[in-house]
Amino acid sequence: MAEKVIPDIVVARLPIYLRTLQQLKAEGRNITLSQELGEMLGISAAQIRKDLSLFGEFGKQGTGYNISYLIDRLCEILNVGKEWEVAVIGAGDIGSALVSYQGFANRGFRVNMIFDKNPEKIGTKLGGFFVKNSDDLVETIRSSEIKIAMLTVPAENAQEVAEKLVEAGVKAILNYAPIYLKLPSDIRVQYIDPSVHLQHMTYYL
Amino acid sequence: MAEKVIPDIVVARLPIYLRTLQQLKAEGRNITLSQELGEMLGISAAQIRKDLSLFGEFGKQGTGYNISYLIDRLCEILNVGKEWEVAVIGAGDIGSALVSYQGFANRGFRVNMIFDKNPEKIGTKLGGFFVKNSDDLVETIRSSEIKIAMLTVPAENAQEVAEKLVEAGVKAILNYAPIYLKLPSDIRVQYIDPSVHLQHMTYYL
DNA sequence: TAGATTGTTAATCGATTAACAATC
DNA sequence: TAGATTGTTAATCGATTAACAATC
Repeated sequence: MAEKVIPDIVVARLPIYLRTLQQLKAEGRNITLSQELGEMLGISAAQIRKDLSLFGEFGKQGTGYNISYLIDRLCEILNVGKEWEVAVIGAGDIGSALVSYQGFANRGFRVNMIFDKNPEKIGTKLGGFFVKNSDDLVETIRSSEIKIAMLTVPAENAQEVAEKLVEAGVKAILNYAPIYLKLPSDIRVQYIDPSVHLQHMTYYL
Repeated sequence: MAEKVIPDIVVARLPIYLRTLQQLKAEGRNITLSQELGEMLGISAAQIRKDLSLFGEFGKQGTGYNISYLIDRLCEILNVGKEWEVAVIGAGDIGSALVSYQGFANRGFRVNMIFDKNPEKIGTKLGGFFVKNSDDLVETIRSSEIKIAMLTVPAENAQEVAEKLVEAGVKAILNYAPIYLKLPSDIRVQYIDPSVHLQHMTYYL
């Protein structure tokens, strides 16, 4: 049987659904409706039902969706049942914020180490971790379980460091450097560039 | 004559084109081709030409695009010819990183003030700014030129603070709080949630 | 059963691509 | 002029929506 291919744009919405369901659960709720979720997210109820139906039948006609059950299913689908260990590359302001960031708790991630190439930063303590030497990046990450990295080095070095991450076995990179990374097609990359997001909005102002 | 409506997904790509052109310019280049841009960005040349053609004829057949000229046109289109003053709300780790962030330079933005509600933080200095009291947010921003804010408060307070920003005349919000904001339809919002971006990738791992 | 909401179909809507005429 | 690349068209591809049958 051919595996159903899920559009990437649907995959992109699942974490939003999950986050919202966890929020409802934290409020003590047990059941929600596609309509309620839609209103909480500015998305049509039809789209939410269609997205979820690509993965299975998670709701009950006439009743809605059991929140805890749907959370469990989405965690399975997104592979966040366990916690992924994550490396931060670059111990600047963004890197520092990420090692201390509380928002990874219960979302499937835990920062595990941080690297920098600046000798003045190597060995200093940041958010509970000693900053490691970038020269040891490949070796250290390769001998760890880490498959995910967050890249916060300057744009000039980002491509080079990204290639070292791939060499070390990293499969997913959250890239804060303002540059497109050319990497093998099996490596996933997501981009965060505040200026790009802001310029997207100033178009309309 | 009816104004042509530009798809939002096209608008989203323009800042990426602009960033890449500025990179080429910094390397001393004068001319580029849709094909080259496409290769630098993992986007088809046809799409780049089509996107740009929605706004005018910026290239020259047989030659390509003049980089400086195209940069100027994109800055005009995206309204980043002048520098926008931006407020940061929340003086936690992310807010701190944003006030010191070097990546706004030459991209059309300058952080101008930062707010927090914690009395221990109010009045302390952060990245060259004294942290202001959130209680004064509406008044202070309303009497400024600020139309853009970056929101880095906890999810529980984000909706409430966002409404105060709207009251103060803010028209665009870059939201780092992990929650969807329900705001009037003329207010633009962009979302940055590292956990969401990471979960988007773990689906494929 | 009656009422309600999901799951799913088919139609609509929108975005991307390939191909080539226009033109520098 | 010959060669090259843009701008643009039309076809293809993909995503969203409305509507309703299925079913709890």
